[in-house]
Amino acid sequence: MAKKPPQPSSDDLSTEEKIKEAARKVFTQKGYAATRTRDIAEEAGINLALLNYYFRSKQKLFEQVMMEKVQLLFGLIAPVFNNPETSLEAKVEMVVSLYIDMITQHPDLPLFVLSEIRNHPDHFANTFNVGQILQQSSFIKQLKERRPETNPLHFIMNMIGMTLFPFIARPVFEAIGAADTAQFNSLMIERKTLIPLWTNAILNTM
Amino acid sequence: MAKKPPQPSSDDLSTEEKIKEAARKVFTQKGYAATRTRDIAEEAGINLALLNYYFRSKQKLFEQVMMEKVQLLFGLIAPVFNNPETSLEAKVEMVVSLYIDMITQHPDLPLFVLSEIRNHPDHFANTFNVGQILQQSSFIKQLKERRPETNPLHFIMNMIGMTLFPFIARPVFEAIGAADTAQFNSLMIERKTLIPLWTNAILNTM
DNA sequence: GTCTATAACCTGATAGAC
DNA sequence: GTCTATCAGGTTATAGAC
Repeated sequence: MAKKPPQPSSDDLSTEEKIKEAARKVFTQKGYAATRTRDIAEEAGINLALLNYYFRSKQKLFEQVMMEKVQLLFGLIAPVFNNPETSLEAKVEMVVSLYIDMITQHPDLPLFVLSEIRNHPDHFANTFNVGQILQQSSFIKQLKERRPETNPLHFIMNMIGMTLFPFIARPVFEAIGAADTAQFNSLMIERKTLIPLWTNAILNTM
Repeated sequence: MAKKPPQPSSDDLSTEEKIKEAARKVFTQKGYAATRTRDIAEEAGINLALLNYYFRSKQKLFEQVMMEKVQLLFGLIAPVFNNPETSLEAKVEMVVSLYIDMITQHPDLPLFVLSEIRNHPDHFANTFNVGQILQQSSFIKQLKERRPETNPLHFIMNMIGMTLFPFIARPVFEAIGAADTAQFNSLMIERKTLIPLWTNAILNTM
């Protein structure tokens, strides 16, 4: 059923990929509802009809982009959490560092994904079963061993919150002049080494 | 120019207030772009034309709601940050506790406000000058005294991130079955006393 | 595969009766 | 002040020529 467009030429992209790339950009910047298919077509430099030719509908195109983005945001931590060979401390260092590097490249990712999941939580729950994977992960086991009295969710909220929240609140920090883009990125590089220190201190306080 | 509708009767609300209340609910749940004026009218139990009669346009109604919500989110911390009589530790306890109490009552507030600020950062910066207030606050001064080597933004990101991020990511926690609403609220009550302990540990590690 | 033109629908806003 | 009916404009999606 799926049409195969011509392969990408030496330096340019196929039409299908141009549309998808434009969709990634516009959807993550403005969200599903505020995005018009015309915006995507214009950004891709193609005609509006081609969008429906390749992807049938705005909704279907969005689902492909959304799936990729969820994969990007949650797929990153799954292998780290599930690796039984590494220590708790090593896992924290890995997750924090990988997240900060990746999201520096895709700054809109967290706010976009969390907003859209909020609007369609059931669809998200049905499509991905992150739940079971997380609950049985080596990371959770190690947390329970270290601090049996404390709900491991607290630690997850702290670690991920300290890592992702700055990106989510970044528009505020920049709007109020607390940090421009260069200063912000520099702060986030510092945080790659600082957050693991802080989470260790938290672990000892739990 | 502004019309004065009849005062609210004994237990019911005036039409204007019914519309505004419905707008608060629908806008914060779905965001500006995904909200249709018909949704608000239906939620308010009134006719669509009345919305324009009282508020002229969707945009104007939204701005009123948005202003309230920004005030709710940022107005809460300003007096605490600026109070020179209280210690750093006391300020942290206050901010964390006030935020958790307030946002438990308005769970959609952070994601809504941060999303909409992201879409119109300039409008936010022009309307509210949170920046100067923050920079000169007693809280920032105390942080610089305590840890002159460290950018005080790090501590702010940690404290606010640990407090607000759980609410922002709450749809994920619930969708993956990590915590239902009751468990989540219970965790957040625990965090009112835990986060100040953790931020103290972080201060000593900086 | 790509385009132009247009159909079919939806949404914000208003006119006008009551 | 509140309603019904409707307009004007915009949006998604498709038909059909090339």
